[in-house]
Amino acid sequence: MEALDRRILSLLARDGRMSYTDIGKETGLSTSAAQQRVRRLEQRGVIKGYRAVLDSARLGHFVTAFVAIKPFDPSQADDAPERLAGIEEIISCYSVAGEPSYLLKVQVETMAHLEALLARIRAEAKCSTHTTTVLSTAYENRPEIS
Amino acid sequence: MEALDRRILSLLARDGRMSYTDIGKETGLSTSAAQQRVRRLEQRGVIKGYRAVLDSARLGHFVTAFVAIKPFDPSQADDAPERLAGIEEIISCYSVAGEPSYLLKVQVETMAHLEALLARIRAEAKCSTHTTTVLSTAYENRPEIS
DNA sequence: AATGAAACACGTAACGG
DNA sequence: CCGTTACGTGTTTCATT
Repeated sequence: MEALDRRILSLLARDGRMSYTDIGKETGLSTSAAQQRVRRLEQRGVIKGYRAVLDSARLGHFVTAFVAIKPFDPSQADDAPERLAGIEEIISCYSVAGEPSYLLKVQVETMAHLEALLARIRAEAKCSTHTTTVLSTAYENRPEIS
Repeated sequence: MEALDRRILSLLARDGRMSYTDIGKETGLSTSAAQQRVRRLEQRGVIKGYRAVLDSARLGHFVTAFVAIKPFDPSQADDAPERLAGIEEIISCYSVAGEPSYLLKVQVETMAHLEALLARIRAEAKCSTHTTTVLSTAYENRPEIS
C-alpha cells in the first residue's frame, strides 16, 4: 500500500463524491492517473463502495441501541447473522469474543418499535438479548485513515 | 419527508457516487430536478456527507473492538468524548444508558496496539475499560432506509 | 418545484513515454 | 505507472411553466 494510495483513500473517506480532477490536484497526479489509482483500489477491494451518510433522526429513527445476543442452545447451528440479515432495522452485526455471541447495532423509530424488534430477534435467532440504549452519538464511523 | 426524497436517499445510501442523471432516471425526474432535491437534502442536513467504505484489514487494521468505559470518579466532568476525540483509533463514540458511560468502537493494527490504546484511553479519560473483541463482521452500516 | 436547453466541467479510453 | 489528448457524458445554471 503506497503513500499515494493512502492519501487518495483518506480523501475519499472524507468526501466520497470528490471528483478525480480534484483528487489529482490534491495529490499532484493527472486526472487519469488519479482515476486509475481509484479504480485499482476498487478492484482490489480496498474501496468496498460509497455511501451517503444520513441523519437518523431526520429519517424518523429516534432510537439507536446495541443488542448483545446469546443463543439459547449452544449446540445449535450458529447461523444468527443469516437468520437476522432480513431484518433491516439491524444496521450492523458483529461476531464477538466473550459471553455474548453477537453484537448488533439497531435503529428504530421509537422504544415501542425496539420492544417489538427484540421479540423478533429472540424468535428468529432463538437467543436471549441484552440491550444497551444509545443516549447520544458523539461521533461515528470516523475515517480510519489519516 | 416525501416519498421521492426517500427514494433518492435510498439510492445514495447504497451508491454515494451515483450521478444526478442516473438518480433522475431511477426516480422519473429530470437531471436538474434530481440535483435540486439532493442539494436540498444536503442543506437541510438529512444528507450529512459522503464516504468511501474501506476494507480495514487491507489497511493493516486487523483488530476491531468495542470498549465500554466507566469514569473512575463520577463527580468529575463528563467530557470523555472530547478528551478522546484526538485518538484516531477511536472510530465511534456513543453515550449509553446503563452501567458504562460510553461505548467506543476502536480499530487497531494488532493486539499489542489494542493494549497500548486501552492504556491511553484509561489515562486520557480517567476511566476503567471493558473490552469486547470483534471476531468477524457479518455486516456493518447497512443503509437504514429501504 | 419541475423542465429543457446551453455552457461548462468532468469522466473515460486510447496512446505514447 | 504517469501524462496528454480527444471525445462523450454529466453537471450546473437559467429562463420558462
